[in-house]
Amino acid sequence: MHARRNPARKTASPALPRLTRDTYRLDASLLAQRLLGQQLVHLHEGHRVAGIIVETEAYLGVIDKASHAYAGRRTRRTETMYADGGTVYVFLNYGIHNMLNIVAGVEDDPQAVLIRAIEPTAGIDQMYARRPKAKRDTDLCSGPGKLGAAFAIERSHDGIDLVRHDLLFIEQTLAEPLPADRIQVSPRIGIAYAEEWADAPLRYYL
DNA sequence: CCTCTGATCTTCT
DNA sequence: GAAGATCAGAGGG
Repeated sequence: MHARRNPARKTASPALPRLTRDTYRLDASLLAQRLLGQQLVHLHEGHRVAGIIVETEAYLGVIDKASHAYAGRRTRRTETMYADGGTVYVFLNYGIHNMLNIVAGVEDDPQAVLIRAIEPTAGIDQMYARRPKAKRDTDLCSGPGKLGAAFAIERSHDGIDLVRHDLLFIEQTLAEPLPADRIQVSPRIGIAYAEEWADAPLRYYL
């Protein structure tokens, strides 16, 4: 029988603090920037899978034509966007990809941040097992669909609370928020249909 | 390097 | 019925 190890003890360093509710309740554009450089962790099937968030996009909610919650659309799919900041919003895109989002802002203000890319730090073998097409480490999580697969994110994760959940959370790896001059900004990807919102500078990356 | 296209399926109109 | 907050592979420069 394989030894039963506590995944949290696999690293030599002490456990990092998690991001707090106050941070998640920031507006999506601020949260999207604050998440850069922090570490997403998923304890899954006895393994610790983790990586540094390096690319995000903000979806501003009811005013944003690119947002699922534009004009207050509240459907079965978008319901979790109306939850409190720090809630996970997962949706299936193109019938294939599970997209990981973090709800931003307060309850009933349906903003969200899409996690678009991550730099793997732990559980690399597990990631390759779930992404057989990947040829090098940089292929593992270099896109929202890829990172969803690599981190074993499924729609069953929709609605969980990152502040309290045992297995899925974000560790605060930066003592201070990144200075603005370290963050790159561009329009969001794949939302050409969003008219005047298509060019809004709401994609952030390192 | 680039552009183009098929895959795949849930959700909402 | 149609449309996606995408990916990977093919083909051409």
